[in-house]
Amino acid sequence: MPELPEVETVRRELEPWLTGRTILKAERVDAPEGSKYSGLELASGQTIKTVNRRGKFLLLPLSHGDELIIHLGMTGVISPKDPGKHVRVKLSLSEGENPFLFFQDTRRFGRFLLVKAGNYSDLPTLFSMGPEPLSDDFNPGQFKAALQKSAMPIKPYLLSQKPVSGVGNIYADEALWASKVHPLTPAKKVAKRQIPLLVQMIKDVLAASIEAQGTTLNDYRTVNGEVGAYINELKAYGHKEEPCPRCGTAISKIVVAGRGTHFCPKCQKQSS
DNA sequence: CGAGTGCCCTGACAGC
DNA sequence: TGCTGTCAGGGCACTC
Repeated sequence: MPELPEVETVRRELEPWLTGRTILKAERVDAPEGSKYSGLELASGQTIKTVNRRGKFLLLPLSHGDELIIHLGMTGVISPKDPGKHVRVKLSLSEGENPFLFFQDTRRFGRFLLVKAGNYSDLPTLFSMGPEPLSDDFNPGQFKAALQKSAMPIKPYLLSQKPVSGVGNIYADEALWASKVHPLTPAKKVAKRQIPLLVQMIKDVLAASIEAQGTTLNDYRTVNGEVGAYINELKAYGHKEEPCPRCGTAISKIVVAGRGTHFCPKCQKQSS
């Protein structure tokens, strides 16, 4: 499932490919008209200025004042080759290498739409998104203030994208494991001494995963069709009933706010 | 307005 | 073999 490291990996491949290319034609393929693809056709004739990323969203400012927004959802894959099945969007590009871009999205959770540049009012999560985790804007002082605002358990609060952007289910479990914070700890009750550690572990886990081109469980692929190798580095996620790498206790799996949640019941004590 | 719930969607897989 | 049921979850509409 694409989270920040996966989306950043894709962004790094898209940037040299798409920057300066003109979209000759933008079309929906096997995708209904609707808010997930709104205004897409209006990208036709516009030139891609660059490829940015905010949280899990790809942002492509265009020459005529619009911005193409791509979210990979759960199963979104961008490729220069026609994957044959579940293609939702096809872009035809101006002359150069790889003249077509295919957006494949098996489960249709993704988006590929156009807005006025910088106008994210129709995308509430992007609109009120927390700081980029790998920037200096995400630091213990800022994070402490953000945690004070919520009594939600820390895990779903991280998934809300509000205290920090880009963290999804896998990396939330990994960062909480690494910093020994129980996923059900109310955000405002995370121990003060653990806050700088949690900040650092979020940064470390995401940076290490970018190095490995992300985590492939099933569907995620890089633009070049490669899998993400970070799956081999996961300590808690997907390791139900296996020994905790730190203390040997069996990893627990519970459901928190509808999401599978893995943690070590011995290492990760709930603050009170 | 913050918080909680359920929905979208399809493929993989378990069980019979 | 083939059917049915369950699970996976990011973002958002909806509710209180």
